[in-house]
Amino acid sequence: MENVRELFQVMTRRFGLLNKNCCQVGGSEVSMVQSHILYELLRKDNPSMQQVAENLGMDITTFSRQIQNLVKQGLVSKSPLSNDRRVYQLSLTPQGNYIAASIDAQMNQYLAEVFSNMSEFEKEMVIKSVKLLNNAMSKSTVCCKPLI
Amino acid sequence: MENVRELFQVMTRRFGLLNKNCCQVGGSEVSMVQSHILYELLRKDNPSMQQVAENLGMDITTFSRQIQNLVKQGLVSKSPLSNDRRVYQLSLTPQGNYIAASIDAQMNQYLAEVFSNMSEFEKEMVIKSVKLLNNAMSKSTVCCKPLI
DNA sequence: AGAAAATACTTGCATATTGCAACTTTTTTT
DNA sequence: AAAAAAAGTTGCAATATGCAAGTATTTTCT
Repeated sequence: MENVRELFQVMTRRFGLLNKNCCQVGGSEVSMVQSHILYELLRKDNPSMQQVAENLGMDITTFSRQIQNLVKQGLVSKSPLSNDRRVYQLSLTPQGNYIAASIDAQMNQYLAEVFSNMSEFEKEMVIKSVKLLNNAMSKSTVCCKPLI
Repeated sequence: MENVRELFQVMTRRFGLLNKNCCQVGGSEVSMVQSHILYELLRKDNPSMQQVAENLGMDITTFSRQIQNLVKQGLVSKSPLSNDRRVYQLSLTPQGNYIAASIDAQMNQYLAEVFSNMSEFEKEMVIKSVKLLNNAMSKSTVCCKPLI
């Protein structure tokens, strides 16, 4: 059998590079980590700090500081939950939303370009495979905790 | 159509977490970046600094320092090329080789566990898809330079 | 009700990582 | 023989990281 790890290692590295490309929108310069955070906030509805940090597999203290920066940059807003004032709800500001959406659009465009190098059939297969893989990894006992 | 980026983002994140798990072998603690470097050295035959740095998409100065650490830790050896003494050939020491091979084995074991959650047919499809994807990304004009 | 424990998040601190600019050394070009 | 190029290395300043210990709030336990 072929070396499976090799395949995945290369793929992951490539995808990492792809992601790196996406991190400058207009004037703003966004780090890779910040881009991941914005991505989460774009999809989740007013999550707490812990929820997002856990989803990203980040240490909560590092995350806390990253959020402080994003708030300072005017991309994220943080407001205490009225029920439980220990918890902060995170959301994107309009500017943060614009940037996150731009990055998302750019990534999708890049992916479309990648897929343009395959047939429609292959594309369907690849997408199906990634879904399968995500599903299988989520079931794994050994890997990928903290779970997404 | 489903959100393709979402799928890839999640997959990449999970694979990143998977990789993180692999970075302690026996007593030695190896960082993620170091593990990527060891991986390259395990496969390539006496590459130069630039070659590896480029393959990994790393800045050469950062790479230089990472190699210094690995040499200090006794995992990598660095010897000037006789033809051209500007160039250094990199290779794994026996201990470095042991660690790189251990990480590789562990990763392959993790992957096997992930694949155990699918049918043989699905597994074949997924592997084929990753190959396709790597191939398509290598053809892309927009992404993934420095090329691997 | 009131003390103790738990939870959510933040800060101190020490360490590691990063990348640009400028450097050394060696080789190639002119 | 001088100039340019190439391969690596350092200075430095900015940033990221994670553990331990902190604050503030809520829950649990008598």
